[in-house]
Amino acid sequence: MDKKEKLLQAALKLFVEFGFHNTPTSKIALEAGIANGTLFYFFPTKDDLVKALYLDLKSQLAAHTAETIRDQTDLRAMMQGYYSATLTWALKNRTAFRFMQQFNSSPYLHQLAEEEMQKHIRPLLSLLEKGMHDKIIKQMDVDIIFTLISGHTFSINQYLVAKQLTKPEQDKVIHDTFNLLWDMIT
Amino acid sequence: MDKKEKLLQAALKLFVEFGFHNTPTSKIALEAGIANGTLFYFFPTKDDLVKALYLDLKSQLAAHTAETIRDQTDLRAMMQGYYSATLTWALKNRTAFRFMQQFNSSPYLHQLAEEEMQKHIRPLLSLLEKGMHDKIIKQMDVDIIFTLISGHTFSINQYLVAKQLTKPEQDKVIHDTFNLLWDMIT
DNA sequence: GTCTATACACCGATAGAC
DNA sequence: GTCTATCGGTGTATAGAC
Repeated sequence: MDKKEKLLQAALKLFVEFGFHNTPTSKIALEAGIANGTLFYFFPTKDDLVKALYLDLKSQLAAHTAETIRDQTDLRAMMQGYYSATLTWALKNRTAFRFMQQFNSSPYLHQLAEEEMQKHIRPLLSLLEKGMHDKIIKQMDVDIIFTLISGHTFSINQYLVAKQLTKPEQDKVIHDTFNLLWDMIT
Repeated sequence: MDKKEKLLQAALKLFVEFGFHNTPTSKIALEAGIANGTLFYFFPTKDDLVKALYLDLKSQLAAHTAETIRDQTDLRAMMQGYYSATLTWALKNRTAFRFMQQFNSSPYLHQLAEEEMQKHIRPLLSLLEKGMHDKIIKQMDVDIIFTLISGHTFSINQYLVAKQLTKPEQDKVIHDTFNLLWDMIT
């Protein structure tokens, strides 16, 4: 693993534990086993590091969901793939998901270009539009449907993280709550 | 308005714009029209100010929802009251709601006593348990139902804030999405 | 590319007068 | 209670050697 990767990993761990602030760059470098000044060779400012980390994790998640639904053609199966892929990724990468939440509701978010924000949600939006056109999904503003799905996913993740469930129990929750969601939007 | 109130208000405004960090106490005092040192007379530390602000806003919201559903007896009407009261409060107090989101997904949250966290959600939880006992609400873990309601409310707020809707349009969205929610949990 | 050493600005908190 | 003045600690970022 190269030093850049090490820095991102160290930053993630510390940011989630202490917050963006209360995490000096010196601690990040220390945790990564890298000299203080070297951090600024890879990331010109601390803000750049924070944003790079966010974008990196977002790409990882997107890659994982895309991979999961690759072979699906049916809309319901695709949506379910999206849903469970997101949740299993979130469970496997809890600190990553927590960091993304934290970032999402911070003023940092507005520092990112609109384009970079849209890039990863575009596929899901297209899926919804198609489903609506085919009269499978309720005829509502597609943004409402989208926001409902996000909120649902987000909150079930909170639940799964809070409870200590076995893998089969987790799968059952994911399965059952997807049905609730699907019934709501169709 | 007393100085303490002025400080809370100034802090709210600046925290939402710049984040907890990137908002020095000096700026807060300046915005409140109060001397730097005086801030520490009211709040021993900056953290105390942050936490006090959160608790204060949470109480305001709770008071508003409680007031709204006071005369309701029917479960559905009470739930709808809760839902729309929360959303209208959030729309009227956007910065307040944004701050609470920010706080909720920050490490600060863990510094608050469990008791203080539970205090305001207890009434809603009781309502749900009663509804489940009366077989109105689906027989699931009550925490799932609760988290679903929170997530739903949260995400519809995001939607309402993002879109620029007229009051009647807002009311329609709130009405329609409550029906979706209610159908999902009953 | 990576390190050490350090500049220097900034901020939370205190002291003490009124 | 409120102000002014200030200190000590800390953190981002740079300089410069290797």
